[in-house]
Amino acid sequence: MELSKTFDSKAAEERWFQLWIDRGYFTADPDAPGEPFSIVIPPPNVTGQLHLGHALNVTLQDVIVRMRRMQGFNTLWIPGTDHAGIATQNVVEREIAKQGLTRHDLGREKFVARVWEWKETYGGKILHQLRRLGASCDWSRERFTLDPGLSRAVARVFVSLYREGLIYRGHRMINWCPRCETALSDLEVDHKDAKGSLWHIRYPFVDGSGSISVATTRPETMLGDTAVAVNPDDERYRAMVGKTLRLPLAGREIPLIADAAVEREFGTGAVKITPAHDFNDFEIGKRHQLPQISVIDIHGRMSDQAGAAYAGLSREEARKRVVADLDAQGLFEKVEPHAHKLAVCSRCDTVVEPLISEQWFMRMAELAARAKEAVQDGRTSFHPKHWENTYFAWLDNIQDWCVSRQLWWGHRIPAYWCDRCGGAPIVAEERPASCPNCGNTELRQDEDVLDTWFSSGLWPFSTLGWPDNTPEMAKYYPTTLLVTGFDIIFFWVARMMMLGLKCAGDIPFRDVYITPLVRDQFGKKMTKSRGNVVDPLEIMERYGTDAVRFTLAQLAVQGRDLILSDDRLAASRAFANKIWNAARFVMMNLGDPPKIRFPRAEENLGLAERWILDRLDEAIRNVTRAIDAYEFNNAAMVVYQFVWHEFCDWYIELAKEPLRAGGERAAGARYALLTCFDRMLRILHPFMPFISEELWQALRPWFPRPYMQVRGPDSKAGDAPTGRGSEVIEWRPSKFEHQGGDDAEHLAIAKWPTPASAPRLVSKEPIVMLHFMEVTQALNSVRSVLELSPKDQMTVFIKPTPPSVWATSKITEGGKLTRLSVSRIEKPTDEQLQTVAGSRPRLEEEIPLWRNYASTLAKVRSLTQLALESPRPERAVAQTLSFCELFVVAPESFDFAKAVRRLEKQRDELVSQSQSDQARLDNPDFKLHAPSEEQQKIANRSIESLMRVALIESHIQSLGGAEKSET
RNA sequence: GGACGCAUAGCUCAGCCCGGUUAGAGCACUUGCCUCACAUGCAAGGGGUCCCAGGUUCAAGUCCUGGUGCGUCCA
Repeated sequence: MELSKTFDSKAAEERWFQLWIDRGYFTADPDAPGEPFSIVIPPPNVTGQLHLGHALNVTLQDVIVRMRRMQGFNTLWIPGTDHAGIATQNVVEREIAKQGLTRHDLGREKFVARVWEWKETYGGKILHQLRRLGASCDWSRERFTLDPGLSRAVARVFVSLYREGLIYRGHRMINWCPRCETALSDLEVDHKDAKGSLWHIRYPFVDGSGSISVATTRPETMLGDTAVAVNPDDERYRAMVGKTLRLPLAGREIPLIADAAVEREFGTGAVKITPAHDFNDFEIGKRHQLPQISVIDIHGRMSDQAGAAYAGLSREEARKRVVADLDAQGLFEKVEPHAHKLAVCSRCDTVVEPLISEQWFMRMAELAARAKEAVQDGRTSFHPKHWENTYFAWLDNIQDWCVSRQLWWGHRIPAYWCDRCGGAPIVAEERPASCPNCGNTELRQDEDVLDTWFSSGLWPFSTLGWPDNTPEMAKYYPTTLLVTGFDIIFFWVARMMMLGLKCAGDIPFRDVYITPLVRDQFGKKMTKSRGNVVDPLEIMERYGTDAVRFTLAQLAVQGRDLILSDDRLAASRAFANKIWNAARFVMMNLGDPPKIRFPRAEENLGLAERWILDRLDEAIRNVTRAIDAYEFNNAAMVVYQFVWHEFCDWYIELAKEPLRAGGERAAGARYALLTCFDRMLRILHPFMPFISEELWQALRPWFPRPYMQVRGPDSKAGDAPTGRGSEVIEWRPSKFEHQGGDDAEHLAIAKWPTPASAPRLVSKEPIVMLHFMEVTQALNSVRSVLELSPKDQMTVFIKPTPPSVWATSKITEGGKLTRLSVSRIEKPTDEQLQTVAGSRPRLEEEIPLWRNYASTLAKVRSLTQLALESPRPERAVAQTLSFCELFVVAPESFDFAKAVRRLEKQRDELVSQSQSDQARLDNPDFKLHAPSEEQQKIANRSIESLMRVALIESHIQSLGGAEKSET
């Protein structure tokens, strides 16, 4: 049995995802056992296309959901989409505009039907794209914010908040988008830097006593002015306050008032007050009981109140006309360039117009206070924690939320008006049969729909069937985790917190993980206008989905931007290839799959086998801990390091020797290879679900199965096999099969591994293993210096380093330390001895343990131990380690000058190290304050480097001699 | 205007919360290898005044203060 030479990612992706779905592995069952782990997907816009933000978000959710599922949690991950009011309506409006139609041509009913049609055809495309990413959502529970159930939740919340007085109707100033023709919440307005102008206009006093100059960025609004204001402390104007001005062009008389909100430094210090078209002026107007004159209408055109000369003009046209007319009357003073912020619609970039309008509002103060509390007392926590500041800052400065939108696509407000008696609206979940006041049956439902975020705010519980007491609500609410971007902490996270606490009676989620923002390779935000958007589907096509997922997880550093580059993706693809080939090696060496497979006891395993199994356990511990802590990058690195740099680099190489040797040692190696690979694939699975499943299935015929049905004289179903005379006839299906059973049919539901309770390497074995690795690396390094080909076998001598202490003396020139001289102390004190000898194994004990491994890995022909006092062997290049010295016999042609340069470099590094150590040790304060372990450590290290310096020094000298004798 | 974040190898970033190895990774670069899992690879290397200036400390990339530069959010 052999795997193909390369991994076909596309085939694996198609094969396994469909199978997982068909088997219902991701389908949640609230009645099943297991601690709940629930998560709701941030619902993408139904019009949306998959972008990297989604890909990252979904990958991270999938990583943790898959691990929790394997750990036996009762997992639920709900997918779905958001109806996205303005965005979707805009899409369909553009669509019908191609036929020259507007939504008004169609009428509300037909237009909404048209949007639904569009939604059924193209909407939810993004969910199919999420499937391609491998998202292990419970796809049978897909939800849409306009679904009947979710709509019922919306109506229920609206009605009950209205009855409590938390939702009210108000006549207030709101942000209005003249293009979308709807009100917007504060959050839907962006503030852009703009190069505008500051116009200075003269307003004459009615009494003919001259004029006052006002500065404005919006001259066209002067038609709606009802006052001019100055700061009460402004000496320049104090005497004039209370006088009356004649408003140019309009001819109205308006007062000059004083208000502390006026900045003296702005323009002339006198500002025109237009209470109907400016948020500040609205407030000032209220304080001074000024009339509100709306001169701009909902289409962004000048209204009749602006006067016959201007009515019907656009805001831009009106501005030009007003300035020209003022100029003609000699009232226009000057215009200067002025940088200011322009408020624009976050959807369409149109300049928003502050308008006074009748809208529905949600009272926020109380809800916000409770939402804040829940995070302060830790019922909900943010990861990384610093995002809590952002959350608090917004809640602290919260304004009431304008929830009505003048759109057609969305949840229509459940309020009904009686035009006959004109009374207060009737707010009810169902259309009332008649007006309770006058009995009129011709009730008119409010035209407006709710802000999209109103329904999104209910998402964590409306998707679970709220307001009904469903088993899902009981089992899975509050949800465990929310994974989202920081850009919607206000829009969404905070509102879910407020509404969850208010409506569902508890926090919506315990943890909020804020993902980094995906940027391009130049660190720029990906936007359509920049044209730097990377299509995840395209890179999945090129690199394989597993590689894309792994890359995203690896880059998901806490609280930072995430920069995606082709190099990273290529590295992940190489990683997939590496794993694939490691599997090929394993399979080639396992022999035929056994007919009967029962667990092998971990007895008589070799040093290397026990080492790699220990390392694997460490990796399991670390990856589990990292995912638990939402440190996805660390988790991915742990898997990567283990697979590549421990399993492949070391263990596969180590296994080759026992595999060749055969017998019990080969059996041990096969056991370790198989066991490692099985568990490795399990911890890899959350990151790379497809390749891991593919390989796990390939290796499955070798895996031991703890439960199997056997036919034997006395056996009953479920008996462990005797291994003798039994014949497997069928697997006994484990009752845990779908909840992460160890003998699961597929990796997606296999059990998450747990490390052994104790390490397998005991006593000095870990050090022996470390020494072997150091020796191997040192020999490879020498091989490179000697310019030996990888095929050449080396003749190696090994010698212990002296287990004694060395005294040092400093040689200084001009007060500056130039080098250290080392000499041996013949009678060291006990303390001195202890600093060096430690608990190091004796060379003659440890060499037999790794001789064969080293011979294979470093291509050693012969390894001979030398006595401590032996001279350097003829023509040998030395390499000094902390515990031994290695000598490799050089070929005839070798130029020893190279070896000398290398030794000198090593010596210089050690000298500089020991100098800094010495400096610390010589500092009396160090001895006084530093912890004793630290002092011991530095002392040991210092003595060790000095010892090595002395040894290297002697080699340099003798090599120098060798060079001379040869020339 | 207010607030927050960042600055470490050529590039992209870990490490900093909780001070103590010779500061790491991936990619890129140099050299040698198609060694029977893998050239999407193997082996060996080069490369860092940890932004600047002070301070605290026996000890600072890590903690504190100020500065510079970049970025983001809110008004």
